[in-house]
Amino acid sequence: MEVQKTPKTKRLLGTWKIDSLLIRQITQQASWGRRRKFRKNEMLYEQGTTSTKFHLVVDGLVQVSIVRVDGVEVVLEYMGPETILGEGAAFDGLPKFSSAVAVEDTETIEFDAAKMEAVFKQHPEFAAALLRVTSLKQRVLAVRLEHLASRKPEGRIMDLLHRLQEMFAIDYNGGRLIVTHLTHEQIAAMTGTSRVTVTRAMRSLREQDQIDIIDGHILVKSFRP
Amino acid sequence: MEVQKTPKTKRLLGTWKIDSLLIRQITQQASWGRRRKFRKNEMLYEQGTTSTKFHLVVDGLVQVSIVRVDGVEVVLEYMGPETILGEGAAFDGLPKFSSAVAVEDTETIEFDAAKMEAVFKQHPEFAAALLRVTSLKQRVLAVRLEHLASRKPEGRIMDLLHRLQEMFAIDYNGGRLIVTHLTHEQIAAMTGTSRVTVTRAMRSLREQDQIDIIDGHILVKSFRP
DNA sequence: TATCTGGTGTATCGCCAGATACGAGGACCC
DNA sequence: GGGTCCTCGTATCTGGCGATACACCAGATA
Repeated sequence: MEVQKTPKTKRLLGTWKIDSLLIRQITQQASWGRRRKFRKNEMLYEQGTTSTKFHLVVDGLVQVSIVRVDGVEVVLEYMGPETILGEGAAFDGLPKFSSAVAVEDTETIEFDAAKMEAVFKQHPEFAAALLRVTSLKQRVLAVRLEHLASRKPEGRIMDLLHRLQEMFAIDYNGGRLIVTHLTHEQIAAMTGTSRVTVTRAMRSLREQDQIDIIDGHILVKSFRP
Repeated sequence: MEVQKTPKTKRLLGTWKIDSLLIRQITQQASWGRRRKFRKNEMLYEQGTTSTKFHLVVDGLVQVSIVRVDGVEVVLEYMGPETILGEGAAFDGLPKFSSAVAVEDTETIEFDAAKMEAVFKQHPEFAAALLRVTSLKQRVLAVRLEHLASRKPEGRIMDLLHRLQEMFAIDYNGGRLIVTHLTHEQIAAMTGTSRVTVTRAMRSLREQDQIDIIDGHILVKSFRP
């Protein structure tokens, strides 16, 4: 059996994805939004501010994170193309609970939640699509919470890897190779652990034969249910 | 200044609340749903099953929890009257990520997400109301995650207390007295800590003058922002 | 009154994650 | 070539949380 070539890119592509059909339904309503461009390091919105705007990322990469009172930054997601962000606080009308910063030059379509009722009337399927998006986010948050409630860093990290593996991986020699690249530091910020602990946990997971490292990319070995 | 009487009830009323206006909007569409009754300990839905049904609690109390693979039960919320549950998995169509059990005899209105598009067409404000609900849940989950990412139990517990204090508290002598009652065991299950740690943390918080215990109820002392 | 039960306060012990520090290897720049 | 920065590996030490066990108390039951 021929072994596939390892992917060339070591770029971080994102940690979130929505199925394309759903995105297409939303993109169809692009005329209700407005095209926007953000330079690298520019903020899309800031924690604590209030705004009914939300974004559909067309191109680029955005980091969504919460800064805790003690100064520690908890990264929620890296949102790549075909993702929606900011809709949470846009619809409940309360201050943004997270900040969004463009990690690269980014292009989005900006919608205004306050004007959506008119769209819903004409396109109820748009409302349904948005509900699916918020529901999916709810699910991912709940699952992350489930694992964060555990004090074992290995579990927290495997949880993240499994999600990435479902979204951004290609089949590869008895496992799934995660194409998108995260540093240990970034994994730590997403799992609420320290950088050193991530390194330790990764070694332990490798020894347990749960994962492998191929040319800098993480291979999640397929496992028995 | 007269001191108010301490509340008589030590019952658990719930850990979640939605503003009444929003609930009224949803209740108005009750004709699209169907009345259901559940006995104590009966399940509304079970983790892993698929269903497009979701519930508006009219009366009673429901525990929503996730059972982790290692067998530990993580309690997400206790949902009392005027709350909505199950809408996450109902709208994204994937298996329920949590289980819901009636802690008392409970009455709900059951809606079917699959039939909602028709309602949205006639009542776009219903779609907006549901989006507000899912957005609020997203927010609460994100904030809980923010605190769970910390390894310090005190922070996790204060986070929960602050939420309860906002939802279920009365002003009382320079603080807010939480009316709803949680045992240390329940707090532990909601914060991903152990029962002993909750007791320890509560003592520490009392010594730091952040909280107080009045007749078995927790008083969250008002603090400087 | 005696008993039982569930909630709470605490002590002891072991382990493990965080903090900190340092070194090795790459990538990039000049 | 030499410098700088970033990432990853690893060692040491320490604090604190989980596990476990037990005691105390209040309310319920009889």
